[in-house]
Amino acid sequence: MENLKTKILSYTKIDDAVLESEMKNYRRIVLQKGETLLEPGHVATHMYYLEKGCISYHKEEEGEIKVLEFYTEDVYFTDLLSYVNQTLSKYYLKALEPCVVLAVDKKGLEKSFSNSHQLERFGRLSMQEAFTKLLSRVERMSIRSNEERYLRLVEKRPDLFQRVPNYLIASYLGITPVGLSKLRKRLSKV
Amino acid sequence: MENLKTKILSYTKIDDAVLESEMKNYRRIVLQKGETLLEPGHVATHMYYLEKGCISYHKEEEGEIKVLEFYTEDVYFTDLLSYVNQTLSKYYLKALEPCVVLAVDKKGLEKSFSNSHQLERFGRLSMQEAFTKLLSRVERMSIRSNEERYLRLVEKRPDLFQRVPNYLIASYLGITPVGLSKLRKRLSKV
DNA sequence: TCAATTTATTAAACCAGTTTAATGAATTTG
DNA sequence: CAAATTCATTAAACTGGTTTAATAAATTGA
Repeated sequence: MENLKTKILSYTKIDDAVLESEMKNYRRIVLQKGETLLEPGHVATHMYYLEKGCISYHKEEEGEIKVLEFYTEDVYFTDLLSYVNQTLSKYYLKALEPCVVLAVDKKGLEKSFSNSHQLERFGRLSMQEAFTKLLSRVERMSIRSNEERYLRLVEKRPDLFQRVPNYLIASYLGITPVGLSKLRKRLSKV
Repeated sequence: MENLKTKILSYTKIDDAVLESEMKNYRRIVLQKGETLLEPGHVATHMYYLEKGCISYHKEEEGEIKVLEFYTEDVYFTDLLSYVNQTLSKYYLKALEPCVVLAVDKKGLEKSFSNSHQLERFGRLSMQEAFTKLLSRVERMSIRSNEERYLRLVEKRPDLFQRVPNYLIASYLGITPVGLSKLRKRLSKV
């Protein structure tokens, strides 16, 4: 749990006793490649922390996969759309590799936030960070060209190209595998 | 300040005394059409609540306007990318109409969050709501076609088409005014 | 290890958007 | 109110993507 503790403490100071007791709310889940944490029609009851591996957050429509996000080591994730209001999810959370995940149940987390101002603050600050990251993503999506977004992904998350199949990366970039292939060819020619 | 108080209380219970005292941190700003709250190169020092009017959150690159968001009545807004780390903004926050805004300074807000667990909780929950709204936006941007996104905007925010010039809406949708014009023509013909 | 399956590339026809430029409509301002 | 400016539409040529289909390469598994 050391990485998780370090992560939490990176947001705000938390008393040792509080943090240790908070750790008891998390349980470890091991996933094989292809296993899911969440499927459409189910409710996201947990918040997750990814200790090891790679998880896709995606939708499947008419046989087509639409990737919204790839999660890799040391991030919190869940389908927040379902988690917040406990509504049925439309998404998958699926292991793209063997994964180790720490899961904390929504009720437990809410109780922690109520009981501890420090943890509530951690909750606010981590949500704020998630928001600003997503905002940067929206900026890229609305302002940058496919080419710029591809090049940025190569730069910022080169590991993804090793661990994730190409057609999922294409989906994440909002183009088809054919389009991605053409884009790459065009780039390599210049 | 009634709308703002109602807004805050919609997230979580807050003691009257705490809320009343919190209101003292806000000051009212009146903007004429075209005036800005923030310009590139400046730091976002305040969080804002929009009492009345319409604000664009946009960037200007090579003479081109790229709209990231339109804010209308009863929402919180700022350039969170600049606000969080107090870095220089790359964006404008500009009044598209005469506006009335309530401004609270970052230091004051942070102090409120530190002093009151209730307000900290409000901070977390409003940030969470902002995140889930933005996530829905990312979903639409990455999954839906221009046509679908246009039709959804017409349905969900019809007021924007009355109060905002067309070319800004085109920019928000990620297309050119020419493209929007063609899209509309195509739709009207079916 | 070899067969089956999945994934990546290429080609060709197509299309929804772009750019540039011109015109017309609407809004702003002296 | 007229003149100036800004904004919206249209046309024409172009382009970066799409779709479909075929082939090649890589991965999986019996």
